[in-house]
Amino acid sequence: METVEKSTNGTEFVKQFEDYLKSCGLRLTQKRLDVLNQVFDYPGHFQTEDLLVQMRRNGYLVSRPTIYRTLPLLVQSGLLTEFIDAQKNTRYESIHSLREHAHLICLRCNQIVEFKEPQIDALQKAVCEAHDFKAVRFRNEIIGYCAECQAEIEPKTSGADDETPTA
Amino acid sequence: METVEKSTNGTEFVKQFEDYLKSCGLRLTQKRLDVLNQVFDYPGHFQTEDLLVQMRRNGYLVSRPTIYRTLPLLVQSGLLTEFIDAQKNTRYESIHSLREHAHLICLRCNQIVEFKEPQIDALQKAVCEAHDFKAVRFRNEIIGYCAECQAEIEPKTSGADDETPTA
DNA sequence: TGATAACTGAAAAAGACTTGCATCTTTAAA
DNA sequence: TTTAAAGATGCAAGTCTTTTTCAGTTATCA
Repeated sequence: METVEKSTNGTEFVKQFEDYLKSCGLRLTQKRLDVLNQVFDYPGHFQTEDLLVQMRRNGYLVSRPTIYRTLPLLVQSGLLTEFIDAQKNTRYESIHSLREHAHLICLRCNQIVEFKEPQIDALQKAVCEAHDFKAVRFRNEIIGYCAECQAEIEPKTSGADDETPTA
Repeated sequence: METVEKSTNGTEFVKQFEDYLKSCGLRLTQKRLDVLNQVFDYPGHFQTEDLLVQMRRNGYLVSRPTIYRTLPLLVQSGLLTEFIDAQKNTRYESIHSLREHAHLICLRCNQIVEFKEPQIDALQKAVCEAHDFKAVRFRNEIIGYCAECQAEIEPKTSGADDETPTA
């Protein structure tokens, strides 16, 4: 039995998670709390495996399947954001960082830069309304090369590298 | 040796693909042409496996690895668009349908609706410029429930209800 | 023509999840 | 408080998509 000291205990997040679980007839177990905890403790984006490593390092005993089973619950409960990176890996990020934002993902150094563009959010919402579509989440990613990497691959050959989709 | 009659032969697309390949020191082989051909022949979105099936059915002998190796080349050459659906499957679509568009993906019926929002495109480009980021492709997906499915799950509880379109 | 760089497919491997199942826990009823 | 039922968990095994290895084939060019 871990004694969880820092983290989310007693916060609105726990409440939100519990409410969601209850509404599904599921229970708020210690393991699930541990995962919630460590998710919010994680600095920035993470992949499932990253979280597993961090949890092991911090002394939590949670199996891989349990983490894999819990993260989607957190996503559904609205506490976690999920997105897919350029390598098709699922990445997560707890909502306490930013409510809605998108990502610039560098194909070369894998750096992920966040950006927020309220106008895009607004337009996406408008699209949903126009289609009578009820959004659960948005994916807005731009994949390409960051400034540094562009510089390093500068001496490119012919026009083949000028990819930027044209409007 | 197949006699390819309909398709892309001799079109600008072949030219574009060839140019790209050349710029990388690669060759425009018959297999690659076959793939290009069938990609443009495919109605709508497809997954790698779908294309393989279609090609086999149409009498093309191309191995899975070759298809897996060729599709990214087509994406890089700008002839194919790649995106990830709600189940994390990679889907493709040849550019002859729409230059730039995004997707509304229904979690329940898996229906994919396309939409085009030039303003979003413009904003994304602006973001790229602001970050000195060179985009290769954009992902713009809204995941949720289409109008029909919303109606069918109407008796909403606490939003917790139905989920996971069983794989 | 021959050397070199590419290409291809079969088989095996890798990687990221998922599932079956037996074993614990929790919940709520008796 | 005892228990049955519903859930939760971990291990091991399985799936599934995609990639790599490698040996044989083909195209290109000096």
